[in-house]
Amino acid sequence: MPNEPAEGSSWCYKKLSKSCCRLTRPRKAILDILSRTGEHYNAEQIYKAASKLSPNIGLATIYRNLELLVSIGLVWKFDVGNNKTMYEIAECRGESHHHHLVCKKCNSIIDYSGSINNEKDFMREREENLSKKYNFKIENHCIDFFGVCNECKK
Amino acid sequence: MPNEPAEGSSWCYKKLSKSCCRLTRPRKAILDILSRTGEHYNAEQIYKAASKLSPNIGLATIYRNLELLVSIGLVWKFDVGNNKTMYEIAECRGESHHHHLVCKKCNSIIDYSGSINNEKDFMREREENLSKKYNFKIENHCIDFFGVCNECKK
DNA sequence: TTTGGTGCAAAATTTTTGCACCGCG
DNA sequence: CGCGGTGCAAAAATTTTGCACCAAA
Repeated sequence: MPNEPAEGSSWCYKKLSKSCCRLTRPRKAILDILSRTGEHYNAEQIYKAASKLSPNIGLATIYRNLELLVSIGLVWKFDVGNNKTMYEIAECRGESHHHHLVCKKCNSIIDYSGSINNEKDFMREREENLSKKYNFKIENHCIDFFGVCNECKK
Repeated sequence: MPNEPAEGSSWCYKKLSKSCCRLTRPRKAILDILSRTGEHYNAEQIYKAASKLSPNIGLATIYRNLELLVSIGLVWKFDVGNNKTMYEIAECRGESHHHHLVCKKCNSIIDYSGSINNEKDFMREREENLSKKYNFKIENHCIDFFGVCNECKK
């Protein structure tokens, strides 16, 4: 079974078909890779990993599908300033991430759970305020902290 | 006087010389452009505007200097997912921005002041928490909200 | 069966690098 | 006047597009 779905990918499949998108081998591969750990990857990394699950897959297909998955809200796209577009699954075990500690020295990224303390409540209230003030429909947010990681401080 | 400094650029000049970087015509141009409005621009936009202040300037010089200015903390670099790296002045009139409402439809970006409500205090506390928890020296942060702007909702 | 989706290759975009020359401190 | 900085051009890296063929529903 070379393409066994990762735990938690199945609801993605459902959302995909709801959006009238076919569940193809490349899409399965991409979703499984991103769901497996909930971590962020760039297109090249996904391409390499996907090649194992879906041989002869093209890099263009990766880009096209990532864009698609982003547009239907299954995948989150971000960039922390080193010109590498990163992708991560929108929700992993009911928890959305998109909160990062980014090291300016080594470019490493630490995901931290947004549930810490009262951040969730704060952001929800914040979103309500801004929505009204700017007449803007807010669907998502990200928070990035930049600095120097433990390793690089040494 | 084809290269008159924008109001508020002068302290940038000082920081530049403190960092042992020469105050050259291209650097002046870049800082003045970014300081003028405090808005974000991509490299191409800065290049075009800078060409007026510093004729024959090269795009490579723009990139090299933006990278330099980012590294010494005068300029802030970010990307909101459309593969266009954006740059904005780190501080404008004592206020740092880096808080954006990003429209997924038209890619427009609204800067909003981070001083609204209690956001500043909240973020400061948040930074302290995370610094300790992850042993990470936090120097800066950004918050982006994604959704649909007023225009695109129509 | 019938579109939507794919792989491949070529093109477009964005960013970086090499190098001789210039000019700021 | 020496070295940091520049402009130019060429290269590298990343992303998008065109098109014939394939395969999910």
